[in-house]
Amino acid sequence: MTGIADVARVTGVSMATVSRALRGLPNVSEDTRRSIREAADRLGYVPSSNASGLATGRTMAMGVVVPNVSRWFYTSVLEGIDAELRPMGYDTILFNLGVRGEDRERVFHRSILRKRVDAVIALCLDFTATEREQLASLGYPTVVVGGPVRGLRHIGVDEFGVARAATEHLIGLGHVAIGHLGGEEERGLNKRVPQRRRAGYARAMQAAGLEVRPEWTVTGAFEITDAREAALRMLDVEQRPTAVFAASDEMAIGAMLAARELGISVPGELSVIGIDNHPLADVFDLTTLAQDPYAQGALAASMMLDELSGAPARSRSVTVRTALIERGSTTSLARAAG
Amino acid sequence: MTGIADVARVTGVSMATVSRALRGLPNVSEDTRRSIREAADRLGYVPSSNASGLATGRTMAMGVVVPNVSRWFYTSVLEGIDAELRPMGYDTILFNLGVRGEDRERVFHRSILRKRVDAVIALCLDFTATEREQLASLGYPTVVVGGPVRGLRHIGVDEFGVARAATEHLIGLGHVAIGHLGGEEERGLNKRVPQRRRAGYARAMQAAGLEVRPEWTVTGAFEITDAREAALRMLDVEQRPTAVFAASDEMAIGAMLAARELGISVPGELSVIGIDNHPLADVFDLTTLAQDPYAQGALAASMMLDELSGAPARSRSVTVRTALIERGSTTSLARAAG
DNA sequence: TTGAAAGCGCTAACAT
DNA sequence: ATGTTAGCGCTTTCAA
Repeated sequence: MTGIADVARVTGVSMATVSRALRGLPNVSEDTRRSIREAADRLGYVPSSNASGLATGRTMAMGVVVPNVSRWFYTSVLEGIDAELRPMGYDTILFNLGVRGEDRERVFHRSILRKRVDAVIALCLDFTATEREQLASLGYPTVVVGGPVRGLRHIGVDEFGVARAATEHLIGLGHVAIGHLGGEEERGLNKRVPQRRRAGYARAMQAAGLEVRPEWTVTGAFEITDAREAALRMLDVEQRPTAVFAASDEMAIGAMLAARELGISVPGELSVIGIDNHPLADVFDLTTLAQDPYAQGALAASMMLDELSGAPARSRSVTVRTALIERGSTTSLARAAG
Repeated sequence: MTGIADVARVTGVSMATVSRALRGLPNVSEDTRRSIREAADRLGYVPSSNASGLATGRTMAMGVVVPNVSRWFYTSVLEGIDAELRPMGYDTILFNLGVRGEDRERVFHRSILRKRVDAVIALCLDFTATEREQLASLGYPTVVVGGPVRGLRHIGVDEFGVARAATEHLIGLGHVAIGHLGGEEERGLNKRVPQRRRAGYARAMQAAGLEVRPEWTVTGAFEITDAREAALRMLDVEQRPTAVFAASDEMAIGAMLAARELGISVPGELSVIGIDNHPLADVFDLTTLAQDPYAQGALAASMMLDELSGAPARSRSVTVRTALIERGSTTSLARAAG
């Protein structure tokens, strides 16, 4: 394994000069730099990140904690983070908590806390008080993407507002019998996301003087398959809603599949609206409130990088915009009836 | 930042003993160990992975190179890898090549090759000769998951065989007009996967004396949305096939969506078979040849771990099994016609 | 512009 | 069972 000393020996300069030359620092003559670069290439020298990390105190790695990597939202944020990080020479260390969070304790103690990363970005997680303390005491810049978390700043949409807007869109179309397909409050995940969305729905209904019927407010996981089953329960009854607001596009698509199976036409007999603008929303002609998780991830990453390079930490959370995209899955009650 | 020296001082023992105690090595009395553990906890001591990595020569990190994290196959493999690694104290460093592979060069030079990882698992990648040399010269154990790659062992299904089996299933049902929705040969990715699957299809057709019509062999990306468009092209014609073999379930679902849009009933007028057993295959009642990417990832990870712990490197590739899962998207031509 | 040398925080012989 | 000490490979003063 060729090290910096080998390059130095071959080039006939000191290790210090090699180090400077290779990192593009000033005060190295162009000639020296060139010959050092060439020798390094020829010898196949690659610096050890452990050694430089130990010397500088920087790991050049970002810890990203994700509940899983099967939902579109998480993977999109992840790609946004990685894309922002890579050009800066930062690596992404993925901490997957696992479906049931089995690995959570392990992730925290053995890994994140091993000074392996310079900063931590967490996706839709809720932290325990202890976990927050540990993060804080290690001095890691930390930010959460997707959903407000107490004690930590976050980047995300206005969960309440977006849900309210979605519901109001249906109300604006004349619907009065509106159901809500809500996300599950998973253990360890940020419960406030499904909660705030449900609350936004309820507020919109209430503000319009509409009845929130318990049997029309069902809960499923945030995925297509589970949402489909939940929707089957909601829709396969005598009195069903004429419109459904789903807490995510994946859930909305699950609802559309359920409707199709039950012979309920969308939007003829049922309007469906979601949140996200998932790639499949277009294929399914789904009306939705679009958000951009890739951009949220990129923003989170650049915030962390800024702070690592000495910028003052801005403790404020960032609320990103959403936009209504009207497609064919919603229609006015009048038109549907007619 | 409290270090091992602080713990040693507080406990009144040497750094070596602290190191031993905390890593669970033998030759430390239970009393000492207990008091050391306690002091470490109290002081909030966390070891520096850089320092220990530098001292041991082990990074306790696995590099995982992925084309992207938006396809089910990749994320499933990733979860399998991570699940296997985590209990062993290994972290997963994610190298996302980016949609168009923009970051490929950067990943190779700046990151993987920085001795940041102990081994490398690559997903469905093709390596250039130079890249292989670099990996080899650094002495990283390496394995590819998903698709044969020249010069490296791999873990994956028999691409040719599984495609042939899928096609033969359709033939066995009496179909003669069988189309193939093939995967795209993306730059930098393992082209042999789509190629071998196409070849398996062609062989099955040929062996049965059936005609492979060029206009029935279309190519799309491995995703639902693109596959849907490709399928629209294939199916929206006068003479269309009565069955389609898609190179993945995501593509098969794209085909089913396209069929639905064109008013072609599945399986009444069109049988569809895929490969994968994607979670949505069940929802869409899709016949498929199941594979288990999670297990493939776990296997890859444990192979790497074994070799890192001194086991002899087994250079042989591993072919994993697939299983036909018959669902409602395929039916015999006779029944469909009748 | 370049070099010498002292760490960074830990592990692993080797002693005791 | 525990302590001493010499690195691991780099960066970074401080000198020259």
